Amino acid sequence: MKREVRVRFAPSPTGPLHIGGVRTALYNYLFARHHGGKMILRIEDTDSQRFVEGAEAYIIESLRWCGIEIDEGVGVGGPHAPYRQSERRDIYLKYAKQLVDAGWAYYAFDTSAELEALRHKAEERGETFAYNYTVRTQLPTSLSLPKDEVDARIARGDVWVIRFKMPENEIVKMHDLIRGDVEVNTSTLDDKVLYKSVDALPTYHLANIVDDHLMEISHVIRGEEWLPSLPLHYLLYRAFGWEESQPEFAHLPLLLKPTGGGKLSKRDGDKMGFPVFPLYWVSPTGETAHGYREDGYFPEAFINMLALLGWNPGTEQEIFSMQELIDAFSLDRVSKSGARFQPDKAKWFNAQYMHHKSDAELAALFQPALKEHGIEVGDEVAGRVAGIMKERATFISDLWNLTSYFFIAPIEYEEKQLKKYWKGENPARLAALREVLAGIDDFSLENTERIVHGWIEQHEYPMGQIMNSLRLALVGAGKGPGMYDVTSFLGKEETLRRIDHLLNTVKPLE
RNA sequence: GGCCCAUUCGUCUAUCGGUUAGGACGCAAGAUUUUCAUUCUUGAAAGAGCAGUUCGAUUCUGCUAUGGGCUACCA
Repeated sequence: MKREVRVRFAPSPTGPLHIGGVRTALYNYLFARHHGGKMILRIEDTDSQRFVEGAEAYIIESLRWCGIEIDEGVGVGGPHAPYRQSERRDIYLKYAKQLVDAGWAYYAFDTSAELEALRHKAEERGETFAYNYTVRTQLPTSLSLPKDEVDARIARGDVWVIRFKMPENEIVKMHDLIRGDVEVNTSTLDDKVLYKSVDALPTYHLANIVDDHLMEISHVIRGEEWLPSLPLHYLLYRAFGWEESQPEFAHLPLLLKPTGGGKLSKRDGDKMGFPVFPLYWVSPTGETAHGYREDGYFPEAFINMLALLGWNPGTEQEIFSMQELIDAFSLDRVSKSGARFQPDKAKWFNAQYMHHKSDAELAALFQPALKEHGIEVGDEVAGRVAGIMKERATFISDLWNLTSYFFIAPIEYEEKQLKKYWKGENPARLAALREVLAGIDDFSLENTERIVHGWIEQHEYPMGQIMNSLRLALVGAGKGPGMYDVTSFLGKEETLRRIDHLLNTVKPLE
């Protein structure tokens, strides 16, 4: 029997979600949708020390912007609510005790300061301290202390933790959907803390396994940094007797820095001039970081780029809508090695999406920039202009520089264009062209082109010289689309006015 | 240090023992063009090294090297 696919994205609200986290969420989402399953958002806020105000809201907004929909979880609710671990704290102690009773875990009374000292001493001897089978009976634990002593310590409120009693010298055989079979000897592992009395909260490992079980998670898709703790998680499922319903695991390769070594970290963005976050972020202490959204990326482009970083469809298709990604996605086409994040490719994807936007879509996105420059036009006009120039733009914010001359007549003329074309016969010929244009009634692109080209050919004028002096008059610079795009947009009156302005205000060179 | 994972053009990647090792980004050249772009064409560019298995290894195995992750009462 195939069980229902239920996956979760389980971030910790310790700061803004970075793009590695977004990709993990995306792959979970694609997998869930591909299999007609559920996508769950669980907030793992079991570290009270590192909690950051606003991080959770940021995560939710990021997913929303990306088009990653949550079926169940924080913000939407569901049958396993609450989905915030801090609100589930009452659940975990019971399970931790269950493990102690079953002999899979024990109380430990040493303080973190004492452990720090032990670690230090071991280091001085050139050894590494590990809290495992070799030391647990020598330290103050429920394994070394008499039962009444243990009870007394707990009763009087001593600080304690519950640690997992890692078996000695056992091979744990695991399976990963991306990496295949992995084996580890438990003697190399240590006794992880599962629960701490100080804040009455579980650690990641316990909370994670308990919640995944309770929430009936079928597949755990997470970053590769979790692979080392997979044996612990396997053992926990065994200790609880939940092996039958244990989820399958898939560990995603990490996202690496564009240059140098290491995995992509939260500080890389502003240092290297590209965002590592989906959205603009302001920390409670006032630090800010760039975001893809505010930097002008389309969510579809951002998602498309991210999807292909570590996964490929096995075909040469590169542009994917979310639905196409859902249809094509499979875990066995996720690569095993880390992917270096490349800012240039992100830009390329954005340009591709820009080129495929309809005039209506562009109009809506372009209007704010127009208003900012005091241009009040209808969507039809805004869309038409944007549509003419979109091929040259990567971002919506490029559009204004590319199109301003449609709306504002040039006052000054670009030096280079002036020197090159505002000389010799050109001014006189532009004056002649003005009269030709003045005689045209139908100022449509096609008709104007037909008549003007006819006139140029008839007189055997050099096309480049004529057209560029016209460009100088209408655009003021050596840029822009075909001249008839400009004339038909401006209309006869404005076209003539701009020609007159050049003729009347700028003396020909030479 | 220990444990684990990985290793194809600069980057992202295809190849599921036999290929002129393919595509994309970026880069270069050329073409197109009324400008700037776009677009098109072409080019340079890769199997970490060494053994082994095999008729034959980029592909399988081992070792080495390199990269990365983990090694917290953080996730």
